[in-house]
Amino acid sequence: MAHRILIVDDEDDIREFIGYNLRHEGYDVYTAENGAEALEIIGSVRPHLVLLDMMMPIMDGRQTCEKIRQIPELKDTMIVFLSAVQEEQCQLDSYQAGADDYITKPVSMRVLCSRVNAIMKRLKPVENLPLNIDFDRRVVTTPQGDIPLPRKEFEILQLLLSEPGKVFTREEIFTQIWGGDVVVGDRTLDVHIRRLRRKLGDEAIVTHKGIGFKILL
Amino acid sequence: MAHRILIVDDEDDIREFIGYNLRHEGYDVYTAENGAEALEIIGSVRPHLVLLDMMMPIMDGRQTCEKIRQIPELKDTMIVFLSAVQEEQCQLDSYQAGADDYITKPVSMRVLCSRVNAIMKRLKPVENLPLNIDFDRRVVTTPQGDIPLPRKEFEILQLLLSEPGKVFTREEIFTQIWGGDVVVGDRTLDVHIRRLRRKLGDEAIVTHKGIGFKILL
DNA sequence: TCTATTTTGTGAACATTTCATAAAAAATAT
DNA sequence: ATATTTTTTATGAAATGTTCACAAAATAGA
Repeated sequence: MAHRILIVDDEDDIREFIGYNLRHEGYDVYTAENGAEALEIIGSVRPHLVLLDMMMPIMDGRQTCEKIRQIPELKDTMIVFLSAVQEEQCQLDSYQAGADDYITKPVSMRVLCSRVNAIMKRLKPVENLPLNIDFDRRVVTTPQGDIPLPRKEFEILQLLLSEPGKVFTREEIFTQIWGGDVVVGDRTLDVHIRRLRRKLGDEAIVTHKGIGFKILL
Repeated sequence: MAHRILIVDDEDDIREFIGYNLRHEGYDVYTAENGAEALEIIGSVRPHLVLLDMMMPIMDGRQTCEKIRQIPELKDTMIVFLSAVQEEQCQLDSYQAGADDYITKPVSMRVLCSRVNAIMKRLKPVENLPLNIDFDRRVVTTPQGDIPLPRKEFEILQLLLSEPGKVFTREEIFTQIWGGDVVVGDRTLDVHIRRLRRKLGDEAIVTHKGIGFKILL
């Protein structure tokens, strides 16, 4: 799943142009015409990055930024200003208001994209399932907290989670986890599934009789 | 404990001036005259941010950046270019080389500081770790006093600490510390971990059976 | 519908792998 | 030469992985 970007600018052309290019880079792009509209949709969109034009009617970039920064759930949202104003004071004010970056116009699209990419690469990959695997820390992250898993359980969950919703046949699981040559009893998998369910909740993994298992979407 | 910044610039005045101001902002500042020197000390300093001048003798900013990016333990290090070159291509190349930001000179000190602060506020706070490492003196500082660490122990701790919370596989540790070709017994690592635990307390390092170890966040 | 058959769920026992630890030997540094 | 550091080895402990026996549930066949 892609990172979400909200472009806030009162000029249609610019929104479209930047939007087109950022979509091309693989982002989910949302747009707003002004600060007020941005604040309306930002709660539901929950963008990872907001590209905020400085000069806007009704509510300017700085005010919008301050409003966004007052929303605790959005504290990790990156806010980048786009501004034609080179003045030092304007930049300082923007950072004061909680900006993460300040880009002076005019700027080439390629540079803008590079910059956005540079910011995005530092963000955590997007999560959407209630269940998520942290490969580095080797734990499953859930709303309730982190659960460490032994190797086999981790591998099985990792497989199921590689395509959430897809039913993996028992055979598929055996060859993927144990390898084609290793032979283990046919109840072994059930025991591992059982232990996973103990830790993740019974609903997390669904059985398809005669076929295999899948992780709930 | 403060975030560490490494300033790399061949002009003494600039290093001093920027360094003075960033220290004033509360950072631990280290300096290097050129890319080669930067690469020498970067392993022991392990800065959170590198301010890299573009134009330098011997090794320019871009080359230095690429070298740094080849060091796995430093992948979370932010690299910011300082350059008098406004050319688009130069910026794009820098991002290509792994830069996180590109600041064109001249830039006012206050803007530079704001920008550095904006970057730093997104990093994990450093003071959360129960351990404080003095990379220069190769000791662990605790309320009870300093604990010097022998080379192997220090290197292992340094690796684990490069990404606190991440589980490093035994293999990963072996290749990083001993190198891919050296072969040592499989209990050796455990002994070093044991000695580290003796010195740092048992809770500091967590075992993931079948996988490896991680340092507690 | 009722029963037979297949498939899955489950806990406990068992087997295996992996790790912790001390002690001692080997290698390095001082 | 002596102290320090690193590696090896042996052993017990613990976590993990597997099997098994049987229960429960779903499916198929009459």
